[in-house]
Amino acid sequence: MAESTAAICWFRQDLRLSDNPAWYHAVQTRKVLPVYILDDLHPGPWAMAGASRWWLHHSLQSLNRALDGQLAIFRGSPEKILLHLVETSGADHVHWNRCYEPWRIKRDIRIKEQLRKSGVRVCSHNGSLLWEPPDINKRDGSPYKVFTPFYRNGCLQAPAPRHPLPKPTGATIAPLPPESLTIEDLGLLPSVRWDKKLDHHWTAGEQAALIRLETFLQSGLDGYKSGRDYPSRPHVSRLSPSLHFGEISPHTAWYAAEKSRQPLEDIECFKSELGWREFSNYLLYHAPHMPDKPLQKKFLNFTWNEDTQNLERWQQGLTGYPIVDAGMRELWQTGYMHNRVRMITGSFLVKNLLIHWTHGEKWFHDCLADADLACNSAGWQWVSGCGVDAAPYFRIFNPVTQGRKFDPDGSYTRRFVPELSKLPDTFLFNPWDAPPMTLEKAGIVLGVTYPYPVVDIHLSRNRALEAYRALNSPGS
DNA sequence: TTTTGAGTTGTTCGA
DNA sequence: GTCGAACAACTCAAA
Repeated sequence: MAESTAAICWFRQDLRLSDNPAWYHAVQTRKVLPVYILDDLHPGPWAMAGASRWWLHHSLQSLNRALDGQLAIFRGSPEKILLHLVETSGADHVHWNRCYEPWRIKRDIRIKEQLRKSGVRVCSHNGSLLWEPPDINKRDGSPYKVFTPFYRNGCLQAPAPRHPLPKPTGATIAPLPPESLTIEDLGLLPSVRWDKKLDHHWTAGEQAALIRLETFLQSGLDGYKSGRDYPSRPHVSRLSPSLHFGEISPHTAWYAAEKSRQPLEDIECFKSELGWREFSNYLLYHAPHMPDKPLQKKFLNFTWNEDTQNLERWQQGLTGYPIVDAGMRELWQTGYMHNRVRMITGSFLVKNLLIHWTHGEKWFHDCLADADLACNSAGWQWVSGCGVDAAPYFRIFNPVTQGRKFDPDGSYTRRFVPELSKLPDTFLFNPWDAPPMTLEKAGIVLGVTYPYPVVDIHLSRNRALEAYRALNSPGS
């Protein structure tokens, strides 16, 4: 190892040391300066928000500990900071793992060019997708638009994802630059400490992610295929925030599931969910406007309801539909929402309230610890029916039916809507139908302790069907 | 080029 | 209570 040469490893959405191609290659031949730069010069609706910033704060702390406190921290323009660090450290290589959000792609191309001009070799790696978007195309070279062929014919027929790389041992870490900030300096935690509640639900960082994966493989994966639909059952991996921040790679999860001794159908189902993450990133790569514009043009003509009062009730979990309110409160309290309930609450906002899907997308983005531009926008386009491979317009979730079906003993709903906890199962999802005596016994006064429904479920369903139907017959 | 089969996650109604 | 059909038509993917 040449004494005088150094490499910079620029950590971004890959806050881990295991199976981290950039880190793995950076430490091979040189002493390495590990760097994180908070680039919040990109305001606008998709700037990193509350719960994500909380997660990032703790994840950086974890990474810094794993690096014996040697992680250099900066805030500002990565371009300027990296050029400065190259100069002061004498680094002749910069390594990073690729990101796929449109603004990051543009930025990274620019930075790569700048660094090259300064005589630095830039090595970018694939750290966060099983298959990178340009690698998956139809025979005619154009991108897929439907999940099933994308996954089956595109991904599964392509070369298999790489096996996870080991965590390198014996890395030589360059001294911490004196101008490095502390993680606290980044100001990721809110001044009003609402974030304390998240501590009860999550541990950020690589170690915690690996433990969560292991727990899932041992006690959640068996029965995943059917159990993943029930929000009170432990059959989801809860890896989404860790995958977003790269505390764990999808490769690690993929091969660990494959090696587990659990039923094949559950393993395949879990892998295909990782496939959906790939598909979302793929769609965003090919349609950079996906977060803001419907993929189906005809939806530009759709008339949405600009009802801010109902939007606020939805956000606060006060719609009067218990399963919807449970989901929205889970989101607010824990920075997470179970996948089944994301669909129910999403369908309710878009179809029953006829509120523009971007309002829901924005709220989720602000509240989710796993807020991911690709996954979030693809999900909202799917539930709204305006994506390319989307739910049919007549698929409108009934919050009463969904609650009874997927929270049959009501434990999820009672946990997050405790004011209904004494209501018997029969009326838990439709308290307005309960006899006065039943309500009284349960200590509920509708309109006082729990709201009446904000809309009638059948009327609003028919209104949505009509509005969506009209899109298909523009003449009428 | 044409044809054919298929497409994450639902609800309601009527037999 | 259970089951199948209707809810629409379109676009995509692949042969």
